[in-house]
Amino acid sequence: MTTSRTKPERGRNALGPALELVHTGRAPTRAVLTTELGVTRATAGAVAGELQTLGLITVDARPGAAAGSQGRPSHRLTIADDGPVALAAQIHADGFRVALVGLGGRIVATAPACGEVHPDPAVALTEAVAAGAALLRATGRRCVGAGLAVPSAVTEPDGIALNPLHLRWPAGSPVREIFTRCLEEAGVPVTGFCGNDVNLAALAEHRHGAGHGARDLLCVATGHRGVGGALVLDGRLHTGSAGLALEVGHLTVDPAGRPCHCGSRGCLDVETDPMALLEAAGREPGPDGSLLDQACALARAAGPAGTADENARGATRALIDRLARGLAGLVNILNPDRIVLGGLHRALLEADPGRLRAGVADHSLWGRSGSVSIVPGTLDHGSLVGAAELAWQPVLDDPSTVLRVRAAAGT
Amino acid sequence: MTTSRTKPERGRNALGPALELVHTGRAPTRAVLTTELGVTRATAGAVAGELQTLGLITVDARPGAAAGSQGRPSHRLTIADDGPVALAAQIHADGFRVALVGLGGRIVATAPACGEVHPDPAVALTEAVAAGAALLRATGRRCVGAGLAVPSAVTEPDGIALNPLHLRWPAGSPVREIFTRCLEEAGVPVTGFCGNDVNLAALAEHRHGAGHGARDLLCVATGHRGVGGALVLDGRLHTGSAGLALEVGHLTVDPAGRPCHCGSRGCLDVETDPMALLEAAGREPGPDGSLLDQACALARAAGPAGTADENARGATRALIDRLARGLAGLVNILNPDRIVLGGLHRALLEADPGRLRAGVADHSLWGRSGSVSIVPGTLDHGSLVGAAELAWQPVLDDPSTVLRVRAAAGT
DNA sequence: TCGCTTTGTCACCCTCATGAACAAAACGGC
DNA sequence: GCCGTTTTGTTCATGAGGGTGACAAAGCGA
Repeated sequence: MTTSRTKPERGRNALGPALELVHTGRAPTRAVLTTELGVTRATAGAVAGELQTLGLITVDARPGAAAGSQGRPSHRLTIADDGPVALAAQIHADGFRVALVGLGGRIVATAPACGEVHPDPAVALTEAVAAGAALLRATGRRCVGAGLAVPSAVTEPDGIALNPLHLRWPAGSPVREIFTRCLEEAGVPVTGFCGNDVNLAALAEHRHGAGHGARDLLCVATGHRGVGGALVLDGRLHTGSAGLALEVGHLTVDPAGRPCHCGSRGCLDVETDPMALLEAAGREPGPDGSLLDQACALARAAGPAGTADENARGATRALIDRLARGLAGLVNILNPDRIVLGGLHRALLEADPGRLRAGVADHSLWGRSGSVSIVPGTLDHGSLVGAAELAWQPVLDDPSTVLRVRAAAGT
Repeated sequence: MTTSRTKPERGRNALGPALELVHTGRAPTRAVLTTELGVTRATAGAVAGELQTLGLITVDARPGAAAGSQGRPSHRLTIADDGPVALAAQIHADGFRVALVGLGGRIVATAPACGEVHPDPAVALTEAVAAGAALLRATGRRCVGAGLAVPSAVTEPDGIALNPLHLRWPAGSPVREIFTRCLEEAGVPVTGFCGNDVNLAALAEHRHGAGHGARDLLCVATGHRGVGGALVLDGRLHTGSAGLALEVGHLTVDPAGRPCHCGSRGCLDVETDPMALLEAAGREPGPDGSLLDQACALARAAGPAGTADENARGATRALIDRLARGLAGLVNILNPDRIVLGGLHRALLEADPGRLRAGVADHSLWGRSGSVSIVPGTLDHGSLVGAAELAWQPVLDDPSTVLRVRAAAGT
């Protein structure tokens, strides 16, 4: 009796968690995988082998000799250089960006930046997807999925952009549906995902950036226009029951402040965005560089080592104080253990970290006892990497799905 | 060869989820258990049998003939009448309450209410635990654990009450530690758990009350003094990274409002608590009934069918409007799919549901498109039931732990 | 060179849930 | 009243999946 057993393939259930550990850089070796996963060495070995045969990771032939350690050195687990990628796109007020992103949040290839967004979402997304498809053809990589970041609240699970007004797109555009159709037409047969840009940046910061290891991570960022927030709880993006959570732009930070289009006064949105800083400093928006870049430059120059005039310093201080009020309100409600700031808010933090941190502590109820660390974001293109995370998620949940991924279009 | 296998005991891993389904009333029969658990009938049967031998549930001998259904009728799964209980205690500004709570949130026995709380937490908790131990002796029930609800922010995981000021307890009292010591001294050898009263009421409403089935549940309630909030996400209480989340009392709801001890003005806390309503209506606090009861009575009388004067109606409307502002702010940040109101807030909702709901929709950004249902709480003693939930949680996670529970003290 | 420590792998075993067959308990139609 | 039909509950063999313990491998230091 030849017991032709077809391969037991141990460690199937632990496959997803294992890949996530490698993906987020928390499992450099099989030994670490063993402890992090809470399984035996045998299982961890089987899991690593399985991920290797799936073409997602590689195991070093020669173990890297870790200095000062005893015992047999462990082979390093690295993300496969020629593994599959996700197609990621970010649309913002001043243009769009397209890239291929591998596991580990590594940007593998980038299309030339585009500085114009067509007011018809179908046209704009067709352009973006075409750029992505060209990248796939050029690199010959397989594609596991596609993700899109937009500066708008996006409903779940249907993926409708409620207010993509800075793009001059119609409110309520079914962005996910349009995106998926564009992918089909471009011959990229993958699922399309869609999310708010700040939410996705927060996800990316949590997995690969300044939010790494935080339990309750709050992100607040100015984009090119307005303010957005996001929350990552236990590694999962909290988008609320309908995807509309963390609409923080309309927290009141100055009851006597300027009127906001929402009908209230002194909202975080109008008090701490790029335009607010330029106006407060008595500057006109200059011709070169985006509004965001100009405001960031001004805030940085207002730091201790900076060269700004007293006007700019005063305006920056005022914005820091209002941001502190807004963050304190959020701390009282969400009690995060880390806050990552992006865009102009990041520049404000870097201009005077002490003032912002003290302001938040003063205005939050448990400022003294609760300990929240406030840090700047570290990713250059967080929204882009986060969009890729959406596309990667099904693979992280069940790595064997990569087997269903066909070769890139055009090969 | 007598293969003396010690009983295979199938369905061990699904035991916890199964008990939770019965506990929350979502699995009345084995057939439902099968579908809800996503397992086969064989497994569901084994699981039910195991829970039965653990003494947690009972299976009807005679199947209840469901009207109008085909096929063999299913036996009903009910919570065992003589099963173990949790010791639950709630301390509030005007006294404390102690009860034994079985699975399903059913209050099995209650100690006579006490109207005084000793300013030394150790003394007060000794009294409360003594009342609980007496109940255990009187009923002869086994005890799986003990839970305590206090009107204060409670840190996690150490269980320190940061501001139990309405109890005249010292700020920073290590309540969980004291509670555990009292249990030991009273001869109740179980673990003690501790939480904020509104948080626990929210948990109870989610599992057994008006919050049942909600994905993202927000609870806001006035206690006897002040305002508290709580959030239940995917069935788990969100208490933030340090247990200090949902400190909603100091949201600004009226920039020109009365000063609050927090240094700001027009906080939800001082604008919508019982005292605020009485003052706005031009009433002095009467001698009989707690402040909370008097305020609730006034609000109810101000409803459409009520008998209140114009002063009371105007004051009630004003409070409803301010509450609506506060809730809208929370909706913008948290995007819950349901809001459960308790205490005076519940009375305000019931006085004029339309006004409150419209107010929230008007002030929230997605009021029209997002759909949040706002409902009154349905549990009489939510905090007490919620405190019991804390004690039950280890059993819900792994029902076999009840085997380690010893008989009640004094038998 | 020999211990010592840690990593990786193999053969065997144990747990748990599945799937299929069978039995049980209702209902409806004739 | 008897017979299909439907749904529920149980029994038993099977298989997936991970644990266990022994052994080999690969470094370090004496």
